Amino acid sequence: MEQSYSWENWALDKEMGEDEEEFLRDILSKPAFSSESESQAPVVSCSAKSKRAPMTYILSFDNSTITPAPSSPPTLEAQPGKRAKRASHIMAERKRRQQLTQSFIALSATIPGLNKKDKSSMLGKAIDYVKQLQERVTELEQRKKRGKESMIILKKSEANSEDCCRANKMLPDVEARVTENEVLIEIHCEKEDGLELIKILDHLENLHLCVTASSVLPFGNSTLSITIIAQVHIH
Amino acid sequence: MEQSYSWENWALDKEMGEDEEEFLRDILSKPAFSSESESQAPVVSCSAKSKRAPMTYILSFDNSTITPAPSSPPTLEAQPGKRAKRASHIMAERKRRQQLTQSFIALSATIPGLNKKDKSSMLGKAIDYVKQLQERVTELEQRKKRGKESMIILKKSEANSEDCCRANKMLPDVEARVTENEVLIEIHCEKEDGLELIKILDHLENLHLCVTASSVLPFGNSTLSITIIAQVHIH
DNA sequence: CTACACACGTGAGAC
DNA sequence: TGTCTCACGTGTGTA
Repeated sequence: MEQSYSWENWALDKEMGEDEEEFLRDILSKPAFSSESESQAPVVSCSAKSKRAPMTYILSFDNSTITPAPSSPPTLEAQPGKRAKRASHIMAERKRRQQLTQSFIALSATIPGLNKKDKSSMLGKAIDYVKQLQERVTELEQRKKRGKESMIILKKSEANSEDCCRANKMLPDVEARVTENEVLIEIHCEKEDGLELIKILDHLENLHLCVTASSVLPFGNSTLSITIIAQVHIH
Repeated sequence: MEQSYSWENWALDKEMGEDEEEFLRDILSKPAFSSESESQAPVVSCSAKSKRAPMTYILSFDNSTITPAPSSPPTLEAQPGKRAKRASHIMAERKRRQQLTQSFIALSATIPGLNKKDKSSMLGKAIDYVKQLQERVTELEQRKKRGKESMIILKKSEANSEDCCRANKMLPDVEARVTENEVLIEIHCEKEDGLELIKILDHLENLHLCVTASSVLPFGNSTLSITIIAQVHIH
């Protein structure tokens, strides 16, 4: 039993070729991270493009590069092309890995409730956040759509002359006041194609209303305030 | 030169202990994915908790598990506790890895413009999407805030304006809507002395509002519909 | 002590 | 051809 020690550290006292050792020196000459990057603040200070890694990395690099490398291909000497290939491959993979972790910490910076955790949990929380965010966006956009549709619905209800009380709950986009022979209509709508007044006047003509005064005022960047006064024809 | 072959496949014809070979059989007995998981639909069919992996995996598993394992600790026999530890470690790491990729494809399912790409690009696109979504949400919420502020201002003007409440024979209506730098005011009042507009403009001047458009339309015999758009001064 | 998570090096495939 | 990405097994540190 001359091999009584455990096998985990088999590579420590294993003989290796001089060129292989030199190759490992070359690889180690540019470490993935600097030596003093332990126990930094893991939360902030990173906005999508920082070069440093603020998370508390395990940094088992200085050992892992030496020990687990399968330097055991026996009697591999020479082959410098292969060696350069291997080195570039190692460096490329190292770069890819560290820019992936960089993207992860950028994600943790953009998403508010995402502090230190595993990457899988970070992704899961990010997915939940995205879903909740799109849900909120669709809800708000539907509320905005309600405003637009209320005008059309109220015009239809005017044509049917049934319910005027439906749209006066949420947003008073259309208001109408009638006297015995006149009607005052106020409309707030989004500025769309510049044909809003023509459409409205066409509707009023179908309703046998004779327009006597009108005012179209722009409000904000995309809103119109339209006021129309028309005479009611009585047969 | 009895070692003329390349060193990459050094492990293929390397002798190994019988228990080690058996250990590799045990590891291989539960592969990471089933054998027929090649060329499935990579886009959909995954919503945050699916068990199968729909991406087209490279599946270089059956070779990689055999070849790069450092089976070269020479004459490692027995030590079943160590072997079980190693197997559980391998399985745990495998599970962790595959649930991380699962989270990645779940992310690609939740984010609309995210199809096949590298993981770093996926994360970058996800971050951009999240930022754009947050921006949209804040914009829409500010819109909603504007609506509520308009109602607040309306109630305040109703409470403070004794001018319009003085002649409350029918309904002296005042409505206001504000954006970030503009205000739209609509007033319905009785036609009294022909100085209504001057009074209102004087009030607005005291409020540091710069009128940019106005419309005064007669409605009926004794009613006015006044619409005013003014710029808000921000100090 | 067990379990978990991470970074590492490495071979294989895709473009 | 070379470059890029990926899954794998492994060592190591932390809870």
